[in-house]
Amino acid sequence: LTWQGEAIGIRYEDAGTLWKPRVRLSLWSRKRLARSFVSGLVEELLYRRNMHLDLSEFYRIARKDKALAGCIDRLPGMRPSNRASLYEYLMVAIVLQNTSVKRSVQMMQRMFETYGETLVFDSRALCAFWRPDRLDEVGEDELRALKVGYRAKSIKRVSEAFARGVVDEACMRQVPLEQVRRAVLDLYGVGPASAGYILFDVFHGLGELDYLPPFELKVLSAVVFGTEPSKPVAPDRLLTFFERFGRFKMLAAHYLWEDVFWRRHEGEAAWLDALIRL
DNA sequence: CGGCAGGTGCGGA
DNA sequence: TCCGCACCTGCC
Repeated sequence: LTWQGEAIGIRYEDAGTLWKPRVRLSLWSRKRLARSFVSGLVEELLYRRNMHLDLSEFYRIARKDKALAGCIDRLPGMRPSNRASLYEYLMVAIVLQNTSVKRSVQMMQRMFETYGETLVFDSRALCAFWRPDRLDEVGEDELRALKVGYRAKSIKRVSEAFARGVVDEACMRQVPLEQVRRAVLDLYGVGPASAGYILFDVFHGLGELDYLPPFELKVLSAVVFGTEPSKPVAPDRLLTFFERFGRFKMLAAHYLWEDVFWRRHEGEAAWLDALIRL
């Protein structure tokens, strides 16, 4: 992670129990870190990882639904957790657009290799993001050579906006979500799908669900209504279903989503494989 | 080898 | 506001 221009290696360890959760944090850095730097970083991580989120109200509402109750039992305490800054998340969101997971991974990999910074710590090597101004100065054709396709234009334009300092993430956390939505939609290459992810993952808008892209529709329709993955219900029908979770609409969808992917990981829900095309 | 994939901007109705 | 269309690339 890059925080205030410093590249930091981070290890999280489970150091508690379900009822007394604790996370032990280890940090690696080139320079000795000031106490104030570390406390600022910890505060940021607490925010990004949604550590302060109290799920009890959501659980009270969601337990009324049988499918959600099952998810809560299997994933108690689970919360949306984001590791990226707004800028970094935007880079991922753009790379995910209108393509397969496999290609998104390739695009991200090539951008990390070319512009990222590899950090070796804790006996592993991980890549940190580049700074926005680094991509602001490269040509669109140079980016296209990394096989990102027409997304090169969005990557450049978003990087330019951040390099010019016209987007202030800290400030956006303080304003109403509708204002944040308009601000991110103003960025070139951000549409309803990307804005939805950002409002939920980056700005913790737990009720942000008013658009379902094709892949999400197929998976959630199968989970909620038991449809064939290739024959999902109409988006509006699914959106209506989630209305019952009120200000936790997207969190409910997130629970169903994480649960089915976790079950796939455990060898169940094999029908997902055909959809994913890794 | 055309169609399509975890969308979006744009022009025109 | 809504709709149709083009768009990089790689795999089926």
